[in-house]
Amino acid sequence: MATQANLLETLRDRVVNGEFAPGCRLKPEVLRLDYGVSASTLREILFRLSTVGLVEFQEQRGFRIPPQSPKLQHDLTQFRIMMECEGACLSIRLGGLPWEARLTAAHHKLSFIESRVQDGQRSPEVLTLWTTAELDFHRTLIDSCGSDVLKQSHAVVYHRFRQQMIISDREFTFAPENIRQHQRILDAALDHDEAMIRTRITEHLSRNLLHELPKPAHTESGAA
Amino acid sequence: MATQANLLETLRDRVVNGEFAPGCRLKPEVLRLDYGVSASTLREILFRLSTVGLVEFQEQRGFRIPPQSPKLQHDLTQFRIMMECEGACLSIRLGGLPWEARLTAAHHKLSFIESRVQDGQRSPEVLTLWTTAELDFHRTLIDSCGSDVLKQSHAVVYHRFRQQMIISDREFTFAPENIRQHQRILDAALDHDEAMIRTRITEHLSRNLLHELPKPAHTESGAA
DNA sequence: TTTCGATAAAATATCAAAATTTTCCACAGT
DNA sequence: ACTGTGGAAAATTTTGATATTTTATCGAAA
Repeated sequence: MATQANLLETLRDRVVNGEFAPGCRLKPEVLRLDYGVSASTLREILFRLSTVGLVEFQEQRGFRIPPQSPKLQHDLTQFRIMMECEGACLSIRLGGLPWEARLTAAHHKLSFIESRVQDGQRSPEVLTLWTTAELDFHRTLIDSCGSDVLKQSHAVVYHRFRQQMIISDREFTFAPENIRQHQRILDAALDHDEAMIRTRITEHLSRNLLHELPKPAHTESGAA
Repeated sequence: MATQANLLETLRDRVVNGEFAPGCRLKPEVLRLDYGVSASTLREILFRLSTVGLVEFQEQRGFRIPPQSPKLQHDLTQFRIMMECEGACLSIRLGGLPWEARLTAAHHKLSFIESRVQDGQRSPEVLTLWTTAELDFHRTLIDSCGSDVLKQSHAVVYHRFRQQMIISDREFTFAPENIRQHQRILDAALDHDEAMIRTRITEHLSRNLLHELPKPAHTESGAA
């Protein structure tokens, strides 16, 4: 049994999957009972989660689940749009056939699960499967971008994003239009159409924005 | 005296500013002597630095300074280009006069210090001043983008970037063309010319790339 | 009734030492 | 000379205990 990397992942999953209420305090002395480790060990892990924003830390007053925040949701969405657009376009240029195959496979799995959800299957198990498959699809989308930094950052932001979604939307982070949108993103990828994939990724994520993004504004170059 | 947030910043600065050789081990038992705290406290701080990539952590074998890596440098640069272009354009749209004033001020300070460096003043103190002013200029550039997530991520990546630069380029992260490039970025910002500022930010950071970035490729939309 | 302050309870931060794991080196066997 | 085993030394991880700070409680004064 591993007590380090494992525990980090376990607790991270609990934290992103909304097991604790927003604003809820996370006391090492309490959590230790779930795993049979000491409070100090848990403190270390909570610190690690806090530096990536999945847990809030305040000096002398411990750790908390971040509160629900529409503004933060908006920011996270905007950032995801930026990273996934960029990452997907780079993947189109660099990924080649192997990437297209992986993306198709990821979409196939996701698609299968989404149809079950669509049919009304909303058990926690199915929802978990969906979450995993959705992450895997979006991760594959940017997987061949060639930048480890981009992929790491995306992973962090994706987790924070899902945490906020689950907080605000208890049990119902799934929207039916997702099915079609995922399909259309896949199609654009297989067509190597970068402008199109940007449009569709943006469209897919936009429903989590508070307001329209400030538009590119295409300034005519050459002012005084 | 604060021993928590302060110590984190202090150690972060040491780690970023290349005080330890790349690959160098960071033993809590040794570092504790510098600050008169216990090993556990330092361990917590090192964990925090490790989750943002400024320190490497491996299970059962402690902490190290990340090794020098041209590929990582490239990735960090690419990511900075993406974030600063996006952040600067958003700032142009949202920042207004107050932002322009702050950016002008930040550039003025930076410019003053850069001319001293240009004149041959390369004492550690001046270099530190330059580092601070350079960060401040680039931070101000994206400061009015409206997204806290973008700003936080930029801060992290900027620190990792500088760490890599200092590692690879001991004492000489300053290039004379910087002066002109910073000026041209400021000009584009004051002109509200988004296309231009993208070009100039990219140009400014490009010398740290391993190779050209894959070009936008402007796919003609509408394939089969 | 409200406000303030002292005290008690709870929680956090820090520490030093025990327990575990890895690393290193000598030495025997092939 | 090379390989593999044994065990001692070093380093990491975990723990439980102590010190400090915050929070809650209660009673007295306004």
